[in-house]
Amino acid sequence: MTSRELKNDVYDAIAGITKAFSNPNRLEILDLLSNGEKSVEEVAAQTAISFANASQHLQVLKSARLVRLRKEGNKVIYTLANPKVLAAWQAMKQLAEAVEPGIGLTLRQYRRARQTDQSISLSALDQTRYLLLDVRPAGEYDYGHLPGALSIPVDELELRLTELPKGKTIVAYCRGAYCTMADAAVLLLRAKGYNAVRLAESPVDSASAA
Amino acid sequence: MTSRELKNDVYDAIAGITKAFSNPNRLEILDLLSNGEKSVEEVAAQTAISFANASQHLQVLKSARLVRLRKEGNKVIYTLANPKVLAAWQAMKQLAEAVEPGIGLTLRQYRRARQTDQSISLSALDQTRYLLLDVRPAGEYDYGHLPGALSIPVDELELRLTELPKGKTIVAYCRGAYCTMADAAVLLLRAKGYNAVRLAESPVDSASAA
DNA sequence: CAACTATTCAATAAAACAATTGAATATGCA
DNA sequence: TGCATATTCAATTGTTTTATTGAATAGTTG
Repeated sequence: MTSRELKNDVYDAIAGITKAFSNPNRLEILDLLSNGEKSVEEVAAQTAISFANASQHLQVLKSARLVRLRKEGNKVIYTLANPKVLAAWQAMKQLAEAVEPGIGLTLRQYRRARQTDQSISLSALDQTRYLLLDVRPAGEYDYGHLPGALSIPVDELELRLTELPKGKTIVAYCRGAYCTMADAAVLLLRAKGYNAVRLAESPVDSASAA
Repeated sequence: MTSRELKNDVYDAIAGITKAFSNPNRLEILDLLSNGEKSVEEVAAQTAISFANASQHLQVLKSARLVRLRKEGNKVIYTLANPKVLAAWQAMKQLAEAVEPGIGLTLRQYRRARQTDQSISLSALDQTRYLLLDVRPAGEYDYGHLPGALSIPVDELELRLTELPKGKTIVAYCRGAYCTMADAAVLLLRAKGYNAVRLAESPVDSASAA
């Protein structure tokens, strides 16, 4: 094997992996799976991707070995295959936000319009004054959550308000900066008379050790 | 803007960046630029990419804002735009090597065939017994090199053997694991009667702080 | 200003990718 | 066994990406 053949082989192989990251739908799927394993149906339901197309994208991720699958009954459950997938995906997000300021602008604009742009950092959280609330689906909370967080999925929030202490500010978090469940939760809570803000971080941020 | 519109905008924008990583030629260009700025001509010469095609790929990288350009005379010099580019690219390489064992196998096979698979780590380097040799082009050495390294580009090595101390083992390094200049140097040095091995690391490894 | 060098641009053709549709398969349950 | 559910497969179409070629442009040098 010549030096050129070596390089071609190696860069082709790496591009085989990076190509799996080159589609916006697959990136959204990676963000979903970062929060917990999901069936094809769940992936399709939580994104704007059709069922068959979601299956195709998951297969692309699978042949790049970024995800693994497990059969459970007649369902197929997909999981991230390796913590390095998360690490690489986060590095890409950080790079993208650094070189493309439009991303941050879009996010801020969305939140300013809803007055959910205020957020509080985990390090500033004082348990006596704040309640940390995980508004993701229960399965994602079970898969991994921030210490001390209470789980009430945003869909159930209105019916379960009694579980919240009246005196504290509610600090809601969800799947991360591109997820709007915490925004929805904050808006609902404020409409019901609570003080509520978003959390600056998300559980995925802390799960990225290689 | 709806939640779905927000997500579409954000993931589309990120995919705009990740797409720039999805071509093997561009990955090789990123590895080249990680070692120092280069003109289009240099990029084309050091890869198997035609001149016009190299220019096109550099423009793709530029519109993704991964590289910057500077005009110097009638040359156009390209540089990595941001240290996060390096960080993301390294995360991708690490991921690819983790999920695709064929990459490591190919590299080991190439080096075993040449008996250059032996390498020594920077931390094990003792100055009294080893000489650290940077065999990359001089411009790349100037751009950044490991402390204490001597610069002799592999092309000039045969003519400059007198600069090497006879008693020490020569530890050669180049652009990284996918670069074969250090292998070539080790082979040449051994043929000339020196003890020589590759260094396990490369300068790029240490330059990846965000 | 003419010749030269370095680069970009534009047009093309082949290949790869993406989303849709409907059929096929596999598993579970009545 | 038959029906329902969950998923994959296969075929199709439109779009995007890629490498090649040759022309056009910009800066340099004599």
